Amino acid sequence: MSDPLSTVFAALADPTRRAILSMLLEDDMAVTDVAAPFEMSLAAISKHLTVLAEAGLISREKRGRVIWCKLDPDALKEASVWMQGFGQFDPVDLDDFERFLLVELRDDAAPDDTAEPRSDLQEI
Amino acid sequence: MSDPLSTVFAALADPTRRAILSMLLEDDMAVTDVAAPFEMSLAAISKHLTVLAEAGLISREKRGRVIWCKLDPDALKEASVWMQGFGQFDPVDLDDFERFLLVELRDDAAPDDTAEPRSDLQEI
DNA sequence: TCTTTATTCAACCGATTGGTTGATTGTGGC
DNA sequence: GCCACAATCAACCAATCGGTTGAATAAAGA
Repeated sequence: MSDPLSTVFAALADPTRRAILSMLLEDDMAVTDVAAPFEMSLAAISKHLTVLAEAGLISREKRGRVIWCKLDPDALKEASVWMQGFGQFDPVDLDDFERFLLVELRDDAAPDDTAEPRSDLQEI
Repeated sequence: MSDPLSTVFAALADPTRRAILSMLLEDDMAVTDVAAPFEMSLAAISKHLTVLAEAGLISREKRGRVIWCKLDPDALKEASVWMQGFGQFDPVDLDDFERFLLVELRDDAAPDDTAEPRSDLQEI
């Protein structure tokens, strides 16, 4: 892996991590609070946070005995610029974003996230 | 994995696959021609193309005995919209994109792509 | 028809990923 | 000083990933 862009995309390629980013979009959070809505162990969430931090997507700051996680969206800019070059998309539509955020939170952050087979899309 | 957004991001999280997308940005290409600049085997490139196709990023069409690969940027829109929500980025700067494309092609598509350790970025 | 070319398939491999559990470290409150 | 809590570490696991090689399939050209 190793290059920054790959690291960012790999970090985003996991629904749990994207759900964490969505949560942090609303407010900074302690690790324990980030982990609360998920079914997996705290250690697993801690690992996810490390992945996000290494990608530069979040930063962690220790204050007392709790570590605060905060969104750090600069790393997304590079990746976003890369993507935008491919489809001449319309300027950002915030309503679109809200809709996708809702879909994300419903599909991914929910504990009973069932794996759909995706038998479509295969074109050849 | 399984959800579309994860599939797209995972497909983008590989420098070879991004280099392929960059190549297809200029023109449609046959599989053999896609594979030419890379050092890896044709079978490996074929697998990468399958990953890109399953993510919806490209489509493949058989014409005679050669399979033509063509960029299909719609799948990027969803992911792009998701990303844009995090940093209120400036409207797309095509010059920025050109610059990143060059960096990509130099760093990733080159056969002597050395893995840099990335000892930075770790904040905690 | 025979050969060449284009592409994928199948089996295999080592490395990485995403999770677990249990032990460990560091801090705050009593 | 203790105990409880916050978070990570360490070891382990099964599954997936990114590559290889060699065989198979399919179409074009002589």
